[in-house]
Amino acid sequence: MMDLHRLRLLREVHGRGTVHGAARALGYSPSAISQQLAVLEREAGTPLLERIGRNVRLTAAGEVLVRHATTLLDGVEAAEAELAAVAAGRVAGVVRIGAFQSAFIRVVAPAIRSLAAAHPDIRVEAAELEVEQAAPALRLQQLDVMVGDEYDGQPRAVHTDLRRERLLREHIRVVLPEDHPAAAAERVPVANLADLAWAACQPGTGHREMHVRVCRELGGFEPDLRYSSDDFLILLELVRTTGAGALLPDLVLGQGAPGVAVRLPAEGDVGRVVFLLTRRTRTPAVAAVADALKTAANRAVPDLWE
Amino acid sequence: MMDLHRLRLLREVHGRGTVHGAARALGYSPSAISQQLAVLEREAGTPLLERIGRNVRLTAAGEVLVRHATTLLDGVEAAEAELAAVAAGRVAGVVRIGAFQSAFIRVVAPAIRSLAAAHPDIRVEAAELEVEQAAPALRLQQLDVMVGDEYDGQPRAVHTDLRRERLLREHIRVVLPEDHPAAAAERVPVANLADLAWAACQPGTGHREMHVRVCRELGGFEPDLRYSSDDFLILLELVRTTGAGALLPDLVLGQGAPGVAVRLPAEGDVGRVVFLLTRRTRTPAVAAVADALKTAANRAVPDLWE
DNA sequence: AGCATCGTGAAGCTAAGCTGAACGAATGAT
DNA sequence: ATCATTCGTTCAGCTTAGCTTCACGATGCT
Repeated sequence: MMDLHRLRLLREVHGRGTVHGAARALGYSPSAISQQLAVLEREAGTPLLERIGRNVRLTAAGEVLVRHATTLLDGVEAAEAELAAVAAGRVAGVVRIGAFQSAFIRVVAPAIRSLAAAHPDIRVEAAELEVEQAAPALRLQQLDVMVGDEYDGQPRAVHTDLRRERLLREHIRVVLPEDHPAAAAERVPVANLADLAWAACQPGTGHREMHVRVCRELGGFEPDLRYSSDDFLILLELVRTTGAGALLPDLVLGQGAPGVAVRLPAEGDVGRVVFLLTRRTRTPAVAAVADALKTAANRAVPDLWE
Repeated sequence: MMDLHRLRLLREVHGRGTVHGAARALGYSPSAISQQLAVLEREAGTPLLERIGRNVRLTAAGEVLVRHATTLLDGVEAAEAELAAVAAGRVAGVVRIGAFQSAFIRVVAPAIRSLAAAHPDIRVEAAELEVEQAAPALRLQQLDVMVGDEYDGQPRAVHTDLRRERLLREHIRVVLPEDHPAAAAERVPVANLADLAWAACQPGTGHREMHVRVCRELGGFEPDLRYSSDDFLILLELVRTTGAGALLPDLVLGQGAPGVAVRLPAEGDVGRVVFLLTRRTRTPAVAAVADALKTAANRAVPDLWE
């Protein structure tokens, strides 16, 4: 099996361009380097260096190997750093989080902030991502934590080798232009909104499906879905500017949405559950991130937590 | 520096749960394993194993280390595989491509197909991505090739440490409902389309900017931008179903778009350049992918290639 | 031409890393 | 309860990987 020490020598020779330079930098004699590289070439079964004048240069195979060498050596460094942190009793590691937009802003971002203070040795990487893409990525170790959502009555299938934990449940609100007549009341009968133009997510999404279901079951009409975007903030903007209505969860509305009226539907309660997904076996770092997400979720909608 | 060989022993012990088992599996005496693990613990500065009954189990630190060990050992395996392929005169490696939607379908997908035949040792990973996100990802080695676009008159800044190569130039077409009166002529005067509702990408995107510019400069009017989506296929669908118009590049239209009329603007020529971005130093594998993308781009719009 | 500097090979030494035997601890059978 | 078995660890001893030193031929600068 390939030896890391030899790879380190190869990398040094690549970086300095000369065997003597590498030897000086690493505190060896040039002969030692030369011998080790000869062994490496024998193992590789192909020349890695070529003499160019009185110096050496890497061959194509050498370049390939040195590229892998740097990633491997970086990996060793990361391993040592994490090990040192763990040995000192701290929780460490790299954790990759995926989340949909509104959870990203209201839950993940605050969680990252508090994690930076509580667990400085955890490196958090986060990306906006849809739930559908998450399961394979989780299983392939490309992702460690996914924050997903699920509307009442539209449960998502979860693979048994993944662990699911509920973060919060929020209410779906009717968002209307401020001057809409129905906005006068505290709770708005959905049935009164049959003539409204609506903004919702693209067809095929959970939100769109929820929207249609709410209009049918609570309002008894087929909604005029005129504007589509998967970006909730754009939907909100569409309400403000075009006079359309929207059905948006609390997380999107945050502390308050200026320029629009936010009401609860009069006929019933529709909600959305936000949950997190991890692999069954959690490293301490992943567990710490999951905890941070839970407390951040609590703070995001404290009045809605049941 | 941490030694891979010792890590391999640790992983084996973790997998089998017993020192003897690991020794048998690897062809060593139990004593050898025990001694090496003792050295590893001394290097780590913390216990990695704990005796549990007459067996051993990894401590938390041991788990951390074994997790890194597996990724490192996998990396070594990948290095050896690529090296073997390169030594045999073939081009190998992992290449990650990013591309925007239409290029993804018309250029990247065919290129992947031909690469699978020409260079079976190249593993291509591809993701839909916007150009703006590409530059940092390229520099961080998270991405190897990006396929981006640029509308005439709206050049994109490119960092000097990245290499840019032109793939193709395509024309922007006026896409109308089939029954629209202006669709009768071969070339459509944009000025005649002032009353049309339009579908375009979200504000802030290059496409949106191009759309407004074309209407102003060629047509002399301010467009009624009624529908927005960053998904070109949705824009096309909006034309088909809502009777709106759109300005779409050739790649989106592909071989032909049923149910809509595709025309050139009468007043002038507007185009979009599709290019690829890589780091300045290309590995052979990246070079091969770049070549494949170029030929695929040629085939995608042969009549438009200048 | 002369000299410094390069990479490499041979000889020799140190220590890393293996084996095998011996030992205490834990488990299961009798 | 007791004995045999199996576990992990330790110690002595040996092999060899990997280092240094020295020597040599090749290359480039002055």
